[in-house]
Order: sequence, then structure tokens, then C-alpha cells
Amino acid sequence: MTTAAATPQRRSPAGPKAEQRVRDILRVGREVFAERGYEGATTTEIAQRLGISEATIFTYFRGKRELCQRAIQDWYDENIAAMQAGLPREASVRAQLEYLVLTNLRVFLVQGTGICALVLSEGRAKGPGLGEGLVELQRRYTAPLMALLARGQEAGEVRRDIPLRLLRSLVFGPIEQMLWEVVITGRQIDVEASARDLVALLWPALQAPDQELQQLRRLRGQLQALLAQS
Amino acid sequence: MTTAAATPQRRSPAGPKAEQRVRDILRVGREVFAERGYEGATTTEIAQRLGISEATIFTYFRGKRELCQRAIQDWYDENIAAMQAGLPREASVRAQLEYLVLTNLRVFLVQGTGICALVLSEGRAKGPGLGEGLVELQRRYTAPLMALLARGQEAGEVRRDIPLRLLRSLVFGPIEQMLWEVVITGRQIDVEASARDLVALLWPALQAPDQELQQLRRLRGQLQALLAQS
Amino acid sequence: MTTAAATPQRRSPAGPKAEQRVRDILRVGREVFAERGYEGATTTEIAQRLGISEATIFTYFRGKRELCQRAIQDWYDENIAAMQAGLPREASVRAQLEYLVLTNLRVFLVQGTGICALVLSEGRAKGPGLGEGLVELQRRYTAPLMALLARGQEAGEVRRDIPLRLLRSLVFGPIEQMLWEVVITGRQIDVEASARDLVALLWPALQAPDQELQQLRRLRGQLQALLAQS
Amino acid sequence: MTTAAATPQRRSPAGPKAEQRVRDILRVGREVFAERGYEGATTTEIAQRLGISEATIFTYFRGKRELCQRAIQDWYDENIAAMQAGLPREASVRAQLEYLVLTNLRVFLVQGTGICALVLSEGRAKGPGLGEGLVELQRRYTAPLMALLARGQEAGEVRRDIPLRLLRSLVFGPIEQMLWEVVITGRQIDVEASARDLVALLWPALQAPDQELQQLRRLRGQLQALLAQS
DNA sequence: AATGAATGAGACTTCATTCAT
DNA sequence: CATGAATGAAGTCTCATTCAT
Repeated sequence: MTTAAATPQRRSPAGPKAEQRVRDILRVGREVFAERGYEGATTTEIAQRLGISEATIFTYFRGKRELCQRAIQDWYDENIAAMQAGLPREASVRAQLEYLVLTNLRVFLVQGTGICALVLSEGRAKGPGLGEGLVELQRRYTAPLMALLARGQEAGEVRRDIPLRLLRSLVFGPIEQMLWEVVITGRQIDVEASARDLVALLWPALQAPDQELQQLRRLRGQLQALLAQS
Repeated sequence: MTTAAATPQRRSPAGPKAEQRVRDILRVGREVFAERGYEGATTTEIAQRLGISEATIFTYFRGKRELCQRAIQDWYDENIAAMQAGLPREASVRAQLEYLVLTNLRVFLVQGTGICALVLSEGRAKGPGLGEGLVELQRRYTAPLMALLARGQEAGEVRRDIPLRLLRSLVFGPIEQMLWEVVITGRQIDVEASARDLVALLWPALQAPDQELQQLRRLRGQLQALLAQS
Repeated sequence: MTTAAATPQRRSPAGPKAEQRVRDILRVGREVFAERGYEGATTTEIAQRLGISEATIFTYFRGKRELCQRAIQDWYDENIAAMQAGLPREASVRAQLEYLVLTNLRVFLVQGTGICALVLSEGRAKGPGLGEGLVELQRRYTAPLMALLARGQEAGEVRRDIPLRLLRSLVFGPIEQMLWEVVITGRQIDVEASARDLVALLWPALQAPDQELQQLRRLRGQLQALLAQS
Repeated sequence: MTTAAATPQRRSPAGPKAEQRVRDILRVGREVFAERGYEGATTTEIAQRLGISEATIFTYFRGKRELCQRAIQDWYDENIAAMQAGLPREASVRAQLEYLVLTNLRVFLVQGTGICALVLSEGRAKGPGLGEGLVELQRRYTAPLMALLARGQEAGEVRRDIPLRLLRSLVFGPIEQMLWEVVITGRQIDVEASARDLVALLWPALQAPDQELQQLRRLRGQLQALLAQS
């Protein structure tokens, strides 16, 4: 009796107008989820900000959860693209690192940390939460930095004796900390100076010890010269 | 004449049995809030896990918010105490730093990062949320590290040219990152090794540049000896 | 920066069907509040009597309090309008008074005294209760009688030496008493006869003493005539 | 199996101490019910004001309803007794009327109108409410006035052509109105002057028309004298 | 006799979601 | 396609009442 063919779910209508609708809802959805968190956000508010009916949202999305997931995904896609697009691949490793740090700071300071907090707090929800694809997104998000660090290692500018993961934490960790400080205290900061300072602070730790050794050898030479003079 | 008499507050019981109840509820409340976040947690679930009636919870706490606040505060109090109690004040600055890093990693890895995420995500809630006393708690939580860094500066072992705040971020940031990695990927790590590695990684960045100079001078002495031998 | 954005208000629907719903809910709400008092009434009962979901009530009203306030206001508006519409302004003061008394009796006997009791008992509630606009409504409700009494005073038919307030009490007081008797004992009364009787009873007390003097003078004339005949 | 003997409900312990407890609870219960209304009052508040446990209340009363009923009854008993005790039975009917009016005003103005409102609003509750014995209590409460009016009728000082019930309404109605005015507006009044004024206002309406005739006859005599002189 | 402690029942309210139009 | 209208399910919280101690 029951035909094997799945009922064609009449969701997500197609067409250029429809695409615009989807984009609008995603944009505002992102805003609201970022401001209020997943549970705190309501479809009512999203619909009201758009000036449309709540029901319309459900014409384009299967539910609140899906909308939120897609909003997060969109945010990642945008920022991953931006991160990769602007990277000055010809510059020095350190310069590229500065670019990535600066861009990361900007992403959050300009767009708010809401999405970040959203991901952090919803990513850990028990049961089948939002967090399905988050690991992969996070991986892609941090990919440019990972690649850069790898290139740095190859070039002998970044130490090889520490797992990349740990180095990544060393970079992203302080960034996040700085952001929370801004959020909590409300104090404004000079983004570019902060990026420069942070990289200056991190750079010695990232550098390869053998690199240090080379420096020391160079130093030894210099010292020899010095000693000769004294 | 008919001045508004304040509605009487239902006092929470105060006997010895009561104290145990309060502890139980706080313990389970902490669990659930950590797992689900403030909005996602329900008094129903807390009561069910305890095998008690929902009403009982409200006999001991004025409401969900108060329960959550006290759960967070409890968590902080416990860990602040633990952090200060075990600190080897006679050891070197670096050894003390290792202790703090290790303890922080343990705190979260053993107890879960839920509370941390809870604080992070609810701290930013609009309006008069949970975040009343959070700033102060956070300050007390980071106080041991701050004090240590300050002592390090006085001893000339930690660079003075960078604000303490930034140095703190440099320490806590990577810790948090490592924790997230554990949570997200589910991979276990060797806590003690990780702590050692992280400090080794951080130490050069924390050291005072003039300290480096001193090292170089010591190095020069050694080099002189070396040179003499060669 | 993260200023608390007002939570968006769920707007009540505004279509033509919606208006009917609002009217229905107000009608039944008035009934239930009248029967049970504010605290005693439940949204559950109102919804059940209407055969709708409780949630529907909250689609149209912000809450129980608002529903009750609007129900009371509606009741007042209806009756104030009715009172003023039917007043025979060309008739004698006494005839108009009879009309007002009769209408008042009818208002309560037909619609029940519930709303009246509701207003009386909730008007005194501690704190910011329902009683916000009640004083004003009550003023408007008694306005026709007050105006009539004032006109009576100007026309020399109502005594001027007593504050209007007291005269008003003299009229409304017994009306209310009669109503309670009906309610409590359940005995039916002849509304029109009662109104006539009550006015007959009140009239001497309302009349101006100098008016009495005039009557006595008239009487004196009649007496003179009488005396002459005797 | 089930013995016919009713289980002896172990309620209302006896003894002199117990009686004091009952009195205390009734006293405070009256206060709270008067302030908050039946639904608004809580056993919690009553217990707290007494400094005893909630459970104790239920040792002496079967439940909230019973407590409230007995509190109301007590109030009536007290005031009925007071009303009858102080009545100057030797004075004129009018003087006795003034006493009753004054006492009624005092009862409410001193003790608050809470109980009055309580009776009014709970007396009409649907189902088996508090209102069981209220009719009888109300009858006894108004008995002194009824008796006085009856004596007045016998003495020819109060008109006989109007049912006593209506005359009673004529007296109590305005009293109640005045009270509500005091409660609502919060304005203080001179109780004794108000009582005098009200009786002065009512007296003509209460007087027997044949009494009036007698007055007119007396007047006629006086008029004759007057006419003779003129 | 008094109470500390617990709770069942039920209140108001919110919100994601559905469906006929 | 968009939506007005309705609602089931669930949430937080209150309170009269019971019972072992």
C-alpha cells in the first residue's frame, strides 16, 4: 500500500526570488542567534525584524534548528573565503601571520562575538545538537593558519618539534581571550596595534629552537669577534 | 494606609538535612547547566536526575536563575580554593606557572568545560542576566596567575614591557583552546605532558628581554670557556 | 554596545476574524472573572468555556491581567454608554433620577453583580494591581448621576447644603444593597417597582430644605383656604 | 471489614494552650485574609507573621477554607456583640440610629474594610464557597438596626408603609458607599460628624408620612396662631 | 504538640510549528 | 507563495496540604 517513493518534501522553493528570501532570513537569523543564543532566539523576532510572517520562515527552512545551522555555516563560509582571499601569500611568514591575526580580530570585533559564543555554547549541547558539521567548519576555518604554520616549518622559520595543533592553540587562544576581554569590559582597542603586539609576543615562541641555535651560532661568531676585540 | 506589604519570602529550610539537599541540587544543577546551557537546562531534568519533585528545588532556591548563579559561584569558589591551596610558593616562577597551567587543565578536563562555556555564553546575555558577579569571580579566578606573573616581573624573570593582561591571555588562551579541542574531538591527552609542553612553549615569550640578555651574557661566559677549550 | 534590545512583542492578530475572537474572549473572560474573582479565575477555564486552546487567549491578550482589565473596561464602556444614551433629558429631575436608578438596577440584575464585586475587591489590591484606571472609570460611571444632581441643585429641586458626593452615596448605596440582597437570597424583585419605590423614598431626603419651605408656604396658602372654609 | 464508626479526626486539639493558639491563628488569619482576599492570602504568610510553622496551622484547622470561614465568623461575632452592647436603649430612636451608624462606620474605618471586601467578593464564589453561613451572619449583624427600625415603627416615628428591608438598605447602603470612598480615595473623614450628617440626611426619608401629617397638624396649629397674629 | 521537609496539582505563559485560505 | 490563526507541548513557579519525627 505504501509506495516506496519518499513523499517529496515541498520545502525550500526554488527560483531567484526565493533565493533572496533565503538570504534575507539567513542574514537576520544570524543576527538574532548571535544576539540571543540558540534558545534565546525566537522565530517571532526573526520574522518581525524581516517584516514577514513567522510561517514564511518555515516555508524556506525545516525548522529553527536547520535555520541556525545554515546561518552558522554561512558565517563560516563567508569568513573562510575572506580569510583566504586577502592573504598576502608573497609576504614573509611573519607578515602573513600578522594578517591572519588581524583578520581574526576584525572578524569578531566588527561582526560581534555572538556567533562565536553561539558556536561555543551550542557546539557542546547533548544529544543531536547543532554541532553536526561544526568540527569540519572549524577545521576549514583554521586551515589557513595551519597551512601557514606548515609552510613556516618547511621554511625553517617555525619550530618543528611541537605539534601544529598546539601552535594553532597558541595563536588562536590569546586572540579569543582578547576578544572576551573586549566584550566583557566593553573597552575598545586598537585592532591593528593589538595584532602587531600579539604577533611580536608570539613570534619568539613559534620560532624553531634550531633556528635559535643558528642565531646563537651567529651570535657566537659575533661574540668571537667581540671577544677578540676585548 | 494600605501600603503595599512585601510578599513574604518563602525561606529555604536551614537544618542539617537541608544543607545536604542544597549541595545535591547544586551539584546536579551544575551538571545540567553545564551540559545544556542556561536556557537549555530545565528544572524538570534537574529534579528527575535527583529523583525528587520539581517543587523541592524551589523550596531551596528562589528560582532557576538563582540556582544557576549559585552553581557557578560554587564552582568558582571550589576551584579558586584548590588553585591557591596547592600552589608551591617556594618553587621557581616557572615551576609555579607549570602548576597553574596543569591545575587549570585538570579543572576542566575532569569537571568538563560545561561551566566554562556556560559562563562564557551567559556572561554576555542581554539585560540583567546571570552576569552580575561574574566579572569579580573571573578576577578572583585569575588572581593567582596574575600575582605569579607580577612576582615574576619583580624577580626579573618575566618581561615588564607587556601589560599583565596580555600575558594572562597568552597563558589562558591556549589552555582554553586545548580544552575545546579535547571536547570537540573527544581525543584524550596526557595532561601533565601537555602542561609541560605548553609552558615550555610559552616561557620564551614570557621571559623578559633583559633576562634574555642576562642569559646571553651567561652564554657568553660559557662560550668563552668553550672557546678557550676549543 | 550590547545594549539590551527590547524583546519583541508578539502582536495580536488584527483581521476581522480576530476582532470576533477578541470579543468572544472578553465576553467569556468577563463571565469567569465575575464569577470567581481575579485570583480565582483561571485562563484554563476561560479557554475551556470557549472551546479553544489556552494559548489562543495569549495570542490576543498579553496576559491574564490585561484580559481582566480590558474586560472590566469593556463592561464600564458598555454601561456608561447605555446610561447616557437612554437618559430622558427633557423630563423632570425626578423622572431622570428614576431612569438612572432603574438602569443601574437593571445593569446589575441582568448582568450579575460579579463585575461590580470584582471591581470592588480588586480595586483595593496591594501594589500595582488592576486598579490603575478604575477610579477614572468609576468617575465616568457615576458622572450622569452627578450631573443630574447638579442640574437639580441649579433648578432648586435638590438641596445645596450637602456635598454632591454624599448625595451620590445616598442614591448608589441603597441600590447596591438591594442588589446584594437579590444575589444572596436569590429572591427575584420587580425592578421597575423597586426603582419607583426607592426614588419615592429618597426624594424627600434629596429635596432642598428651602424647597420644603416653599412647599410649606404653598401649604400655608392651602391651609388658609382650608381655614377659611372651616 | 470497615467499621461503621467514623475515624475520629484528630483535629483541633483541646486544652487552654490550644485555645490560645486557635485565637492567635484566627486573629492573624483575619488580618491576612482581609489584606489579600481569600485567594491572595497564603498559609505561608499567616504562619510567618505568627512565627510558627505552616504545618501548625493545619493542626488546628482542617484547611485554608475552614480557617477563613472561622475568621469571618469571629469577626462577625465580635462586632455583633459590640453593636448590641453599646446601644443606648433608653435614648430616642434617632439617637440610637446615630449610634448604630457611627458604630458601623467605626468598625470598618478602624479595622479596615478588608473583611467587608472579603465577604463581598467571596460570598458570591461559585460552587461550595465560603458563603455557607454568611447569610445568617449577615442577618444577625443587621439585626440591631432591624430591631431599632421596628421599634421606631411601633412608636410611630418610622414610616410603616415601606418594607423594613428597604429601610435597612437605605441606612447601610450609604454607609458602605462612604467607606469605599474612604478606601479608594484614601481621604480621612470625621467619623462622628459624618454619622450625624448622614442621619440628618436620612431621617426625613425614614419618618412616617403620618408622622409628617402630625407635624403638619402641629404646623397648622402654629400657622393658625401665626395667621391670627398677622 | 510542633515542625522540617517534601510534593501533587495546577497556575500562567512561551514558542516552534502546522494548515487552510 | 505568503500568511493569519491556532495550538500542543513544555517551561517555570506557587501553594495548600501531608507525614515522619
